Parts: sequence; structure tokens; C-alpha cells
Amino acid sequence: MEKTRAVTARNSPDAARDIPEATVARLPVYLRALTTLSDQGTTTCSSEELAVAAGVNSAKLRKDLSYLGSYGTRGVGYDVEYLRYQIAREIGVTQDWPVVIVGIGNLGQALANYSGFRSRGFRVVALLDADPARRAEAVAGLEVRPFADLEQIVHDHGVAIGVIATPAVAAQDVADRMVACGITSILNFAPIVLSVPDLVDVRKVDLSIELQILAYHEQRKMQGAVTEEVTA
Amino acid sequence: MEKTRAVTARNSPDAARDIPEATVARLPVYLRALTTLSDQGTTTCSSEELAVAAGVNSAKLRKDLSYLGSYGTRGVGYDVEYLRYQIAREIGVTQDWPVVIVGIGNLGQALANYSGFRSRGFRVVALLDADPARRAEAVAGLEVRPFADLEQIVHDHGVAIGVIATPAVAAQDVADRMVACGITSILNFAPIVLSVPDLVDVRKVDLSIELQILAYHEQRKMQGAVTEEVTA
DNA sequence: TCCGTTTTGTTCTCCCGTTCACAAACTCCT
DNA sequence: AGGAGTTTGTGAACGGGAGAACAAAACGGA
Repeated sequence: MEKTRAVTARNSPDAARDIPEATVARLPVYLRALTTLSDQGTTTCSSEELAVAAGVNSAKLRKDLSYLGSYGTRGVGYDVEYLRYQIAREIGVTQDWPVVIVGIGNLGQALANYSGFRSRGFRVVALLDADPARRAEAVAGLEVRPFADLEQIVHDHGVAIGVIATPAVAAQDVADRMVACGITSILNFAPIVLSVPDLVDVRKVDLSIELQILAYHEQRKMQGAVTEEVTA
Repeated sequence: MEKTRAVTARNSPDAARDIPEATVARLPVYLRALTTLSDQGTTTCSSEELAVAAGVNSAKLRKDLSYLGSYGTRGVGYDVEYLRYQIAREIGVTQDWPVVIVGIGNLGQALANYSGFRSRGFRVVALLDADPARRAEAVAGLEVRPFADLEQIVHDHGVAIGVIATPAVAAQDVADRMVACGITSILNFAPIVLSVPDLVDVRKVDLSIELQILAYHEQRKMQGAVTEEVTA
């Protein structure tokens, strides 16, 4: 394993180079910016233009792209379509990823209806909820099925990614069941720290945490204003 | 300003010490963990216990807390209630923050109904949408008002934080209007990079980016499996 | 009172990520 | 063909955060 990676790391186009995590997190942003440029009819762009569109420093952008390979032309820039495909392939969104959503409350429904998933290579194959009342009507054209169906669905569709949009109290149970079914990537919206095996990836989105971070800075802005008044 | 900060930085309890951004992002997690512990009836906890509950390293937790002050007791640990209050005060969620949500589609409705905002010091004071059809019925007990009312609402309630849940094409316009009204912190759910003045804070939540990051790692897991089979 | 135990607060070191700066490489124009 | 201009890719310096490790401090028991 180690040896294989060492040999293929530099040159092979499909080698699994180890891309820094910070870079991985920005690749989707670049992809989005390139798609926008492409829609506008732009065929070529410089690192500076793309950096502006992605809201980052151009040197950082170039270094990020250099981890994927040399896809630009010096003195010219990058071919928008070509680069877009290369990034999409590196991320893995040239293929379709089946996804299940568990917890069809307000947030779960919003996620089920979100068109941005489908357009970026993700297909919601099932909606699950433990509450029978929630299963009365279809959401986003899909019936809401009992949570017990999870294993069957994961098996049938080869699901590797699960989304948790349940209340906090239910989230750990759901995660455990997901892991038991073979899901290895979880996007967690519940405000709780999930514990999962090392080989399972978890990313969390906590809406109120984001607001709290903003509040902290907002408070400092106000304190600063007061301090200035006092010292003035 | 510089001088004032230098003088008050170390000792004054309400001084605006500069807390590292990485620490700020974790404080809300600690706050959540402490609330959970408190609800369970725990009155005292060690850094190790709290670290486990927050999903971080205990050394990192202690260092984070040390930026706020010395709120623990050596040999004993931390008083849950006391620490909880100190963190809440540092973040600024002991006071109430009025918030406006613009874009009352699926996601906007979910946000409007999210109880986690209210319970953590945020109060949704208005829902705005440019589409008259959306204003037909109330959402989360609030009427949906025209976007033109933004300035009046911001002025009346002293709103400093705005949430954008519109489609991408509308987001920059909304942000510009928010900034013009005096909003200085924006939580952006639209998949686009907003450009705002330096003194305005923007945090973004992009649902599909999170999935793409998971997809990248998922793809690598699979590649790794294949490589192992080949080399075996 | 004194010693062992526990746990915090902090120092030190290492590593990752960011940014600068520049050589290499490509285009275009003469 | 050659030189001027442009832009990429990357080496190197820099800064910040993570984690180990330890000294300082508090508690409890004898």
C-alpha cells in the first residue's frame, strides 16, 4: 500500500495523490465558479479571474490546482471546460452518488427538495422517518418510508452517503444504524457530536453555531465602537 | 485603539482579547456540550469529560478556555454552570440577537421554524421574500413581508445579522441591500461568493459542497480498496 | 501540617496552510 | 527568429494552530 502510493504518486494521472484537506474543501468552490464562467460563455480564464470568482487568493488557487496536475498553460491560463472536468473527476462528481436522507422534518424536506444536489451529482434515493405521521404524503416526489427500510435501501442502491436531519436525541442512533448498514460518509445536521468508527467520515453543519460565530464578531465590533468612544 | 487594547488585553475581565478564529469556532460546541451536561444534572466536569462531549482533544479544549480566562480549578475541574455562562457571555449569546431571513423557499421556511435559533439567543424578527405568492400565508407564526420592508425592519429592531436563503442569482443583490441598511453580519446559504465591504462578516453554508467533500473521500476509499486488491 | 493525587494552565515543538516571489514556459508581435 | 509581455507552477519563508509534556495549584487523607 505504502509502496504502491509512493511509486504512483507523482506521475500517474489517476494516482491517489494526497491532497491537503484545506484544498479538498475549496475544490467544490472552484468547480462552482468554473460552471458559472462556463454558463457565461467564457472558454478560458486566468488564475486571477478564477480566484476572484471563487473568493480566494490567486496564489492559493494555483497551488491548489497544482495538486491535481498541470492543467493550465503558462502565458494563457486555464481552459474552463477542461479544468472543470478535471476537478469534477478529482472530487468524484462525474459519477452519480445515491444518498438517503433520514429525518423528514422542515429541514429534511428542504434538503429533499434542494435542486443543487441533483445538479452536482447527488441523487436522493430515499427519505426515511421514524414517525408514521410523516409518511402520509410524498415529499419531493418520493414517499417517506419507515426507518427500518434503511438496510434494504442501502443494499439495493449501493448507498455510501447518508444525511441526518433528525432531532439531536435521535441522531446517534441513526448514525449507528447507518454505519451498521455499510454507510461510510455522513452529513450531520443534528446539533450533537456523533461518535463513529475511524473509517467513517462525518461532516457536520450546525446552523446555530454559524450564527453564534457571527454574534461573537458582532459583539466585538460593538465593544470596539464603545471603547473608541470612551478613549476619544 | 491599539493602545487601549494593549492595556486592557491581559487582566480586565471584559477586555476584548483576541481569541484565535479556530477557538471562536469551537466555543459554541463547548457551549452546547455544557448545556447537555447541565441538563443531565452534572455540576462539575473535567477538561477530559468536556473534551469527549465536544469531540476534541482535552489539551486543545484547555488551551481554548485559557483564552477566556482561568475559569477552572486545578485538581477539580470546571463548574458547568459557571463555565457555560462565561462562554455564553464571551460569544455574546447572553443577549438576544434579532435576525431577518430573506428568501422564504423550502430552506427559508425550515430556518424560520428551526427552534435551535431561539433557544440559543437568536430571534427571527422578520421573513422577507420578493415573490408576492410566497406572502400568501404565514410561516412559523410570522407573515412573509416584501423585500422592500428590509430597511424599516432593520431600523425598528436594530438588526445586525441577516440570513440569505434565496436562489444564487438574487443573493448578491440581497447582500448589497442588507449592507446598505446597516447589517454587518451575513449568513449565506446561496451557492455563490458574496462580495461585501471588509467590515461586514460573511459566513457561508453550502449544502452541496459538504456532500462533495464527502464524495471525494468516499471515492478515495474505493480507489484504495481497488489498489489493495490489485497489489494483493 | 505534610505528602500524594488530581487536574488545570501554559510552554514548547512540530506540522499544516498561506503567501510571496520568481523561474519556466507560452504567446504575440515585429 | 527573437524579444517583450503574460501567466503558470513551485520553492521558500512565515504564521497559526495542534498536541505533548510539564509545572503550578488545589484537594484529601493521615
